[in-house]
Order: sequence, then C-alpha cells, then structure tokens
Amino acid sequence: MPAPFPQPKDLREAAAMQKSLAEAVILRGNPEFARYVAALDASHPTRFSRQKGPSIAAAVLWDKEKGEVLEVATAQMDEAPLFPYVPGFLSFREAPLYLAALAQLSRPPEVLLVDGQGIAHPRRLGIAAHLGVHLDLPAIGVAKTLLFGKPEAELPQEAGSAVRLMNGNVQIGWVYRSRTGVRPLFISPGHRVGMKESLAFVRLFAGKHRLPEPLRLAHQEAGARRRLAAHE
DNA sequence: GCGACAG
DNA sequence: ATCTTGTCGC
Repeated sequence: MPAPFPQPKDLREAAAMQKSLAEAVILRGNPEFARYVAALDASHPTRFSRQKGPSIAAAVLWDKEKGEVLEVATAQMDEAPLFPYVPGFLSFREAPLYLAALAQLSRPPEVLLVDGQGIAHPRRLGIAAHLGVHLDLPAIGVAKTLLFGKPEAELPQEAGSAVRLMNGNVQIGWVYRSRTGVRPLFISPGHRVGMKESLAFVRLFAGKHRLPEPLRLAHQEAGARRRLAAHE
C-alpha cells in the first residue's frame, strides 16, 4: 500500500517538516525523454458557494510521445477534515487527494506536473517539491500566480519568453509567458529536475492555451467532477 | 507595524 | 479555490 502522507498538528510543525524535506530536494535531472506525464489539479467547495460537496483531485496521465491523454483518474474527500488552506502550506491540504488520484492510474507516471509551486516557496518546498520528494519522482510546479520571489526583469509580451524568478540573488524559478497576451505562469523545479530543464519541459507543451494541455484537462476534470458530486 | 499571501 | 454570459479580439 502507498506510503501515508504525514500531517502536521499545527503550522509550526508544518514549517519544520517543510524545512527538513526541502533538504532532500534534488535540483538536477531532465525529464525531456519521459513518456508518461501525470498532471495534477484540485477543485474545492468554498463557504462563498452553496456547493457543499466534496473536494476533488484529478490526475491526467498524458502520453508525451503520442501527445494524447491515456487515462484520467479522480479522487474525492470531504473538505472538512482536510488541512485548511493556508498560503505556504498548500501541500498538506491537497497532496493526500493527489496521492489518492495517482493510485487509481493503471501505471505510475515518470514525471509530475503540479498546479502550484515547486521550490519557489518561502521554505523551498511548494507542493510540487513536496510530492516529488514523497514519491521520489521528477516533479515540476506550474503556478498561475506568484507566491514567493521577485521577477528579475519585466517579462516580454512575446509567447515563449521567460525571465528568472529570484529570491535575492538565488534563482528559484521562472516567470513564463506561454502565449501572447496572457498572464504569466510561474514555473519552478520540484524535484529531480534542473532549473533550466524545468522551463524547457513546460515549453514542450506550448500550444493553444495558457496552461500546458495536461494541466488544463486536469483542471477541467476536477471542476466538472466536483460539480457533479455536489449535485447529488 | 505594514504588505503579501500557490489553491 | 468559487460565483458566471456575453462579448471583444486575434
């Protein structure tokens, strides 16, 4: 059976766990030739809506050679017992859902694309880094907004452009314009992937939409499944 | 004390 | 994260 995902009793312990696990992160490696990619995203009910249903995670298994979806798995949990959403501690809330979704896949992925930060995090352990270390898998964080760090320069408008995301004089990720005229994505290595390689990998998915296609599908699937579950 | 704050 | 249709623009 899969290894349990340790839960902290409070934020102090959570931060200590993050600092410890961050030391295990490996910032080198290139998943360029990996074939099986799993994209992870989650959808939650909120107090601002009447949707009192469960939280849902979706794992999209993507065949990078064929450029198509192989499989879509989902997992659900009641939102109430989940760790609360606190910026900087997202993994304690969503990783258990992701692990449950990944367990549904008929084959293990070779690399993870996670909706959230890799090491671009106050304690260098965003959800992609946390999951990568936990599963000992290459992982890359793809976030839609900034959590931590400062862009080194203004990001050009052209599709494909990128500038370094810095913590002082240390690079922690990239600000990346996947398409012209869209808001940037914040890319950072999670585990067993180099800094340059993390950006190169995400660039392989450049296309019609702001998000890499596997992540876009995971986002759609999680949202659709949650609204269905809430409807019954 | 003041802002910032993944999903 | 969620609530949400049409509408403007490439």
